Amino acid sequence: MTKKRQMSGRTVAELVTHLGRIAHGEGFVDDLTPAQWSALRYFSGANRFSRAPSAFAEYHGTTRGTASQTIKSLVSQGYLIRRRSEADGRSAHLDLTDKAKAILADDPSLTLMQAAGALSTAARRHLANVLERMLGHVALEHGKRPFGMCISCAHLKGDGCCREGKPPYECGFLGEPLDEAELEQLCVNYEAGKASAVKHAFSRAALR
Amino acid sequence: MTKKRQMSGRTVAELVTHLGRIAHGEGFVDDLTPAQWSALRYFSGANRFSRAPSAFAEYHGTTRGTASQTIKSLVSQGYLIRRRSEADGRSAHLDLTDKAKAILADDPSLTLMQAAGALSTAARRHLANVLERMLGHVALEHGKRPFGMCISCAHLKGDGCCREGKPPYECGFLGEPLDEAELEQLCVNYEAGKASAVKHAFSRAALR
DNA sequence: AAAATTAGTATCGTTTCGCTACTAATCTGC
DNA sequence: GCAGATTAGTAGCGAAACGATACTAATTTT
Repeated sequence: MTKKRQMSGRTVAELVTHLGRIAHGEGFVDDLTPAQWSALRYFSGANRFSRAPSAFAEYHGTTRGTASQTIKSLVSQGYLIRRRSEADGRSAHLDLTDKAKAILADDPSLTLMQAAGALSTAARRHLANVLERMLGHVALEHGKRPFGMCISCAHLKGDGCCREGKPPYECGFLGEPLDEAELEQLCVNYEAGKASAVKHAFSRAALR
Repeated sequence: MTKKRQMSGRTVAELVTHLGRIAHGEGFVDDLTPAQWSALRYFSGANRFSRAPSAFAEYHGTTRGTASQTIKSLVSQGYLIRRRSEADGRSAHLDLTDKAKAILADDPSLTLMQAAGALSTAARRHLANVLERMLGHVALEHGKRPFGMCISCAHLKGDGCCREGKPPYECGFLGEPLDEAELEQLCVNYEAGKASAVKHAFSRAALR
């Protein structure tokens, strides 16, 4: 019984790593290395609180030094623009240039996105949900932050309704207003929440 | 519409690569490098037709040269045993030593397996199924073989019933008999089978 | 104001890995 | 059969990735 569970857990784990590796494998496209592609992808999807070198380092599972190196090369190649943080003089913000946005259309991991896109909407949502839970489990075990979207974050406040002087959404952790487009960006400060919403989406997908 | 589909496909793709990287990240355990752990895992799960350097190279998304190097180090450390193939003088077979089997209990990607194991049986099976489909899609796109288990392979013949002189299962591609334990091992020659067969095999395996 | 913490960078040495070249065994076509 | 092509595996080189350490500068703590 336990053995069987172990067994198919192993199968799933192998599928995940294999899939990740294969999709990531064809890396050296358009003169960018796999690590550089990862960084570009990260800065493309991260929200404004998370577009810093150390956040990327943590996301990418590497050291700040390595991350710094990757970022430096992207800045020198004109894919990222570095900007000092006004709030904290130590921090730096990285933003994508138009050149970067253009080249992301050739992202080598596009086939993986397409493979996911080929699934039914329900299956895809279910999949995202399950993977998110697994990520939470693994991140917790490794003492890392899971990185998730505001849309399913415990810190999210607000209901999208505009009241006078109030933003439609807000991050309860940072006390910062959020607009709708930001809800689906990655954040370092993500904390798993909304168990009910999760379960709801989950059971719905399972019926498919 | 299409944009939204793209969007959440991207989310899923990112989850997969992130999960793979995080779990794989904590790699340098017990004096083995991440690549060596991968190899060990591969040779632990691959069937006897697939335990060759080139098969591992393809699975691991790398070149034969690199794979050869990784394997060499494992052999010299006493984790793998090299054996010449009698059928094909060019080929080599690698088998795990007891030392390797013992160390696999410390597999750094164990947390990922546990995260998968924490799911419900139905969710896990569904997940494996979906990931398998995605892998097929990606592998096809990249011109690589998807590597799967006999249990859901189009080449599998037989129904598990022992008739006189006939093995319970057989690989229709290689014309080789298969025993039950081999049905859940990885094979290079895997080819996606009919969806109905997949479902059947899966539900049967679940009962085991 | 001193000490501790944090963000980021620089540098070094190891490891990984793609690439090319090579050997040896097997397969193909004439 | 036999010459040429193909395939399995290895060797070695150079580039890239990355962990580790050490460092600067800004911020927070006490």
